[in-house]
Amino acid sequence: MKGMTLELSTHGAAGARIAAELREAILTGEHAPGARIRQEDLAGRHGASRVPVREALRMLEAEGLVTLVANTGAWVSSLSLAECEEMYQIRERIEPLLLRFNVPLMSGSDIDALEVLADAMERSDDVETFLRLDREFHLSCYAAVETSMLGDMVLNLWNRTQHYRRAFTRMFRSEGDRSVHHEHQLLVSAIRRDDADEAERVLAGHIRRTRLELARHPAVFEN
Amino acid sequence: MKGMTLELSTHGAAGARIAAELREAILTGEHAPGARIRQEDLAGRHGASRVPVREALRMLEAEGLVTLVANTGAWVSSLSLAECEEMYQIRERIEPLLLRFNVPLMSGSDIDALEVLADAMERSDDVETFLRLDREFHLSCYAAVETSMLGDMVLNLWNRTQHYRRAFTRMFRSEGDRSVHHEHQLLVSAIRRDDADEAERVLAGHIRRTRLELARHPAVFEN
DNA sequence: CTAACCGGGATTGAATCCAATCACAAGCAA
DNA sequence: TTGCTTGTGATTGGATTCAATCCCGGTTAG
Repeated sequence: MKGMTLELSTHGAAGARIAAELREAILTGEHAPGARIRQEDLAGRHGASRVPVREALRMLEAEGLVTLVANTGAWVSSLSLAECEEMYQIRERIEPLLLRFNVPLMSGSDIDALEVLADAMERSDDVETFLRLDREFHLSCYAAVETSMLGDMVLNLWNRTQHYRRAFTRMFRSEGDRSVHHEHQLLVSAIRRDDADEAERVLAGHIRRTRLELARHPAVFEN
Repeated sequence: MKGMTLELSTHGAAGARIAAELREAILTGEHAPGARIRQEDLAGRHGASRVPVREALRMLEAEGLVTLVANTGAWVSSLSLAECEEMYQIRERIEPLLLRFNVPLMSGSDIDALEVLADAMERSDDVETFLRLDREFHLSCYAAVETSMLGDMVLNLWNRTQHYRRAFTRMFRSEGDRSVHHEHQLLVSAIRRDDADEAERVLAGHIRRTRLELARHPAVFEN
C-alpha cells in the first residue's frame, strides 16, 4: 500500500515534464525564436537538476523547436521564409492524407463541433483566440484516428511554424481575408458528405493558398 | 598550440557519436526490433558513462528507432503491418515532392551515377547488396538539394522501415519481381528528360506498388 | 496446486561534482 | 584607433554517486 498510485509516481518523467512546459512556453510565444535557453535557469524553474533539463532539450531539438550547439548553448529555433514554405508544401501533401484517414471515422457530433469552431473563429477579433481556434479547428479534423505517426508529423509541423503564423496574423490580419472562412466551411461540408476526395482537395488548396499568402509577406521573417 | 585541432576535439559530441553507432547497428540488422538495449552495455562498449548514452537513446527515440519506457528500459522499435503501411503511404506523398525539388538540380553525371546504380542493382543477387543499392539509388535521387527538413523526414522514414524491407527481401526475393527494375529505369529516364511531373508519377506508383506487395505478405511482421 | 506476497539483485533516474570549452572584456602592441 | 592576445568568469559536457523502480525468483497461505 506504499505505491501511492494517486500522485502517479513522478519518477522517470522529469525530462518529459520539463520538455512539455518549455514546448508550451515556445508555442505561446513566451520564448521567441532566437532566444537563448540556459540549462541552469530551466533547472531552477522546475526544481530539478541540469540532467533532466538536458534530456528535455534533446527532445525539443529532435522536434525542431530548439537548436543546440555543442559547448555553446541552446536557442529557440528560427525559420527562414524558404524553410517555412517547405513546411507548408509538406503539409499540403500529407495533411490531406491524414484527413482522408479521419473522414470516415468522424461522428455527426464531431462534425458539429468542427462547425462551431469555424463559426467562433469567424467572429473572433483577438489574434490569440483566432490562432487558438484555427489550430483547434484543423487538429480536430485529425482527432478521430488514434495515435498515428502521421498525426505526430502533422502536429510537429504545426508546432514548428506556430510562431510565424502568429507573426503573420499580428501583422496582416487587418487586411481581413474572407476566403479562409469560406474554405473552412467548404471543408466541413465535404466532411459531412463523407466526401474524402473533395475534402482532400479543399484542404490542399487551403494550405497552398496560405503558403502563397505567407510568401507574399516576407517581412514576417525579418529579424 | 594545445588546441589539437587535428583530433577535432571530441568534447560535446559523445551522445551524437553513440547515437550514430547505435543507429548503424540497428540499420544493419545487428540489433533486431524488440531487442533490449542496456545503458551500461552501450556505455561500456563506447568507453563512456551512462549520461551521454541516455542522450543518444533520447535522440533515437525521437527518430522512432528506439522505444523507451520509464524506469524499465529501451528496446529497438518494432512496427506492425498497419504502421508500416502508413509510413509507405506517407512516403508516397512526400518523396515525389522531394524528387521534384531535386530534378532540376541534378547534373548529367549525377544521373549517370543513378543509372549505374540501377544497373548494378538489377545484376545483384545478394540480399544485402540489393538493399544497399536500392537505398543508395533512391537517396541519390534526393541528394542534389542541400540539407532540408523534407530530406530528413524521408531519410527517417527509410530508416524506420529498413528492417522490414530486409525481412521482405529475404523471404520473397526469390519470387523475383522485374517491375522494380523497370520502374527504376522509367524514373531515371524521366529525370534525364527533366520531366518532374512524370518523375513524380513514376515514383509515387513505385512506392505504392511496393506497399501493396508488402501488404500481401503479412508474414514479414510475425514475431 | 495455485495465487498472492515479499525481498534481493539488476537496472534505470536524477543530483552532485569535476573537467572542458566558450564568450568577453581588459590589456598590449602596431 | 584598431586589431590581436590573454586570462577569467560563465556555461556546458561528462563521470561519479546515490535514490527509486522494476523484474523475478522463492516462499507461504489458502
